[in-house]
Amino acid sequence: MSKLLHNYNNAEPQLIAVDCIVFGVEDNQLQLLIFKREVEPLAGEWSLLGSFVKPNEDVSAAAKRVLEELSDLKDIYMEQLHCYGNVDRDSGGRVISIAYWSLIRVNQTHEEFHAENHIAKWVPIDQIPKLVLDHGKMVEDAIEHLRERARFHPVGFELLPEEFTIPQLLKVYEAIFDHKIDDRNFRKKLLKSDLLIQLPKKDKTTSKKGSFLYKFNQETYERLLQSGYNFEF
Amino acid sequence: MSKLLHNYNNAEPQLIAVDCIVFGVEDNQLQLLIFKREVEPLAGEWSLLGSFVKPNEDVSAAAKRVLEELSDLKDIYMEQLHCYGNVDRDSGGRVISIAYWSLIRVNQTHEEFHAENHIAKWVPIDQIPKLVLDHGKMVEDAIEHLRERARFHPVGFELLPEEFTIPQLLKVYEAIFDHKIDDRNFRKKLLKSDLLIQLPKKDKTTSKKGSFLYKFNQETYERLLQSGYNFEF
DNA sequence: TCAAAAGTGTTATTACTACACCCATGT
DNA sequence: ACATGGGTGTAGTAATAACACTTTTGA
Repeated sequence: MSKLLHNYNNAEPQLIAVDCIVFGVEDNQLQLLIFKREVEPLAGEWSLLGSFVKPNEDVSAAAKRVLEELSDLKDIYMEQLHCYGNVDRDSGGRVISIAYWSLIRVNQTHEEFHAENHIAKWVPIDQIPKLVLDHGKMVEDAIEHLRERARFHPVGFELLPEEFTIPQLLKVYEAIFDHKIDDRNFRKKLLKSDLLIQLPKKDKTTSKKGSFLYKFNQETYERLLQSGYNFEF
Repeated sequence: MSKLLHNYNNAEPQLIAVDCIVFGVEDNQLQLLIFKREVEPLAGEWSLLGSFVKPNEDVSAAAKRVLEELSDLKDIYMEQLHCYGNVDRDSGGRVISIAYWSLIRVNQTHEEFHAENHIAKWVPIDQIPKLVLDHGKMVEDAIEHLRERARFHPVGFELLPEEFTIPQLLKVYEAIFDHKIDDRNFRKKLLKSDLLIQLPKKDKTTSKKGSFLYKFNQETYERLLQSGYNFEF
């Protein structure tokens, strides 16, 4: 039915790809997952991981497929970033790319990432090498978007295991916003917000005293969403 | 070069469209520009205005083309909203659509909108009729995005002529956020922010006393952007 | 006992909310 | 003179920012 609405007669089909920007936190730093082809051609070139969208596949499903082929992680936080559609963005021909970004809990399981014919590597976001095509621009946009989003949405929690300590969370937010955060004010605001549920156990891996484990309070969050809670610290 | 990176062999081209969500403020209400086909088939169905993306055309250029074909407005505020890519979103076949949203200064010139074979019409956003395909969902998303964006970016000014009064601006923000705003607090915050430059003249079209005309201070805005100025009222 | 990380309170400043009356002018 | 919309100030409350010491415990 929409053929005439859109004037199908003049339409020419084009190649559509997805590219995934994957963030994680390791060594108290915000890191990006990048890939280097091991085999010719393009051996040695760094890029994001992507794929063409199949004719019978939702665009978002293509992005999920790329991530799932990468590791066996489930329930990955993933969002569409932007459609990159300049004619000359891909030197190999006209390819429109829909970029997705995701957050991965690196510390939790420390799984291996394996992409066929690619070496996967985490790099701190201030040490990203030159990437192919417009992937550098995509990453730049994704970082900006992540920071913007983190101001009003609890993305910090997506980068940590389900049970985490306040010092861990603090370091995640320091990594995202790239500045030191006053830890007394951080605690005060968080604890007052009722966004954390304290668990009756401690994590002693990073200190002798040990620090309390918490989990995220989804109900409180949904309440705060309405009122525009500010996650900046 | 990217042919092998992306594995071009398995790739099949697909149809790509753009659809435009156009907002304006009229009668102190946030309004949406929608279109009804006058001729068969699909006569009487309301929709957004869209077009297919040409092979030698940037996606953003396609969106601009759609807007420019609509009226002779220049320098329209336009942003990409989202890529809608579900397989079955278009009942006429697989079409991936990139939605763009824009803000138009309606009051200023009150120009006519003319789309070939379509009747253009402004409708208040709480009275939008059923739209074809997933256009209703696009509009929903665009409204949410506009409100989100308006909290930290001066989108209110995009909906008014270059010279405007504080009462006008207040009404625009009331329309966007859909609630009454205290006018003393609104003025106080705006005037303190240095975002407005007062002009040595008054607009007397709406009152006998007349109210001062202002223009937007771009320099102040760019300074405030860094520090995360909050445009909520 | 000491090193290393966890945890705790107060004060000053700034932003936000609520609220009611006078002003200027054209008719 | 009066009706209409434009303009102004204050006080209470809430959020934010700056800042230094004590606690716990494994080695």
